[in-house]
Amino acid sequence: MKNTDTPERITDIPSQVKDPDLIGRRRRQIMDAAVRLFIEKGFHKTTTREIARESGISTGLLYEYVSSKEDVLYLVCDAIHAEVEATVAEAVQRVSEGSNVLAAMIREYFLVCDRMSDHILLVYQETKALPDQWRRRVLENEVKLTNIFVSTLEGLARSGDFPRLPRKSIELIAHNITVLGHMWTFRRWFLSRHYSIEDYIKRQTDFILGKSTKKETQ
Amino acid sequence: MKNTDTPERITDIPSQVKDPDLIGRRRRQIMDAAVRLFIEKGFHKTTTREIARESGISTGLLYEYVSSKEDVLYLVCDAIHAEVEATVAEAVQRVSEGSNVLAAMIREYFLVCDRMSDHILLVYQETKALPDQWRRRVLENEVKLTNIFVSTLEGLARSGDFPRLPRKSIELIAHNITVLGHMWTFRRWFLSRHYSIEDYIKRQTDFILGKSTKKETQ
DNA sequence: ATTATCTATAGATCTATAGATAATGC
DNA sequence: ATTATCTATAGATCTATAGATAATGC
Repeated sequence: MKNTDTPERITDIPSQVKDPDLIGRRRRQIMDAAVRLFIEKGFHKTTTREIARESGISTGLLYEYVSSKEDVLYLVCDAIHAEVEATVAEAVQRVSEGSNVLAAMIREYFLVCDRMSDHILLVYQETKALPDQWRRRVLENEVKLTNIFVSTLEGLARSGDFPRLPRKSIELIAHNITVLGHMWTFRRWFLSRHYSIEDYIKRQTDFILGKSTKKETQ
Repeated sequence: MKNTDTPERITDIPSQVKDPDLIGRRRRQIMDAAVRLFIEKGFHKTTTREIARESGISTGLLYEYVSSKEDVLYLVCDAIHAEVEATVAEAVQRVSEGSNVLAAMIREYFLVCDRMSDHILLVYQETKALPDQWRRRVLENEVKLTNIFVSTLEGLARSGDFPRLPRKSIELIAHNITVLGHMWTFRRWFLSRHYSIEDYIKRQTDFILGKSTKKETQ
């Protein structure tokens, strides 16, 4: 993950420690260590001892900042989502002036997926291990990301740069774009042998825009 | 899973027990129990004791038929794949005579995904827990399934029912079809609130065929 | 005699906490 | 005095196996 100095998000995870600034720094240490371990060995095979050691703190102290191992996973998933969403939101802004907005947006998003491949894959694989309430939040984050694409597509439809489809079709296409980005993360072991990320982006953009499959004269 | 009486596939998992028929029956018991538990609680939170108990055998006996808990997971993943692939292969045959072959094939495949939702999701979530060699096999199974779609698309391209695209684009579209089926399984919690499976199939078919996104007059 | 099965547990963890110690700020 | 930190471990598992028993087939 980028070492962004994002202001602390609200996480609802209580800490025994009072100093909010310290909480922020320690939790970042913990997340940085944990994300590495989780990617390498998976959540269940990573021990709390390892997380503490890799964070440079004692096991005891770890439990002053979180109340369970699942807390750590939630912190990690939430931070990953925040970074993806922030990057995409920024890219949507930046790109919304040019021509071919949709293609540009797809490109930016897919590049984020490429850069954060391991992290996105981690969320896919370990969300199930979260306690109910947090799993639901992580899943809702996926919807939030998708909704960014929904808005963009609707904007384009209004300005005539995208077909005026029923709301439900637009929504589904937004989901498709999201998931085709994720596909690069969970089929990467295969796809990257045959496609560069730029090649992937190009072909998928054609697919999404219907350029490849629609018969020439209907 | 369907209680198919498929002949025993070769699995390379050794057993202390000699009678091949008995191995087949016991392993089916084990897989049926394990798949339920894994879906409910996940692989890591399921204990070998529980698998044995649910299978109606003792913990000791379990280890006469597999040599580790991971073996059970592999058996399960392999059986799930076999069933999906068999169903799809059968459907491709059955459907290849009619008109609109591609749409029919997508429909059949998506219906399998709907029916085996939990199982397919399980494979997604737990593949990482497998020992290297077996994980690779499970991943290659995903490619095998995709290749069924590649063949179909190439057949259609030859007969003029599908655009003659470069091999690489065809391959990628096959991956897309596979993954958009899987998307129904891992976003089901959201999608099924808004789309029936038939509605999903219809809209996704239009999307894949480029009917929704391609501008009317290019 | 051989094969299949069960019972009981060794051995190896791992999470989370209690209680002791060090650092900080009034 | 209060807050942050560490050390050491209680308590609770869980996997895999050793050794005893039951069933089977010559």
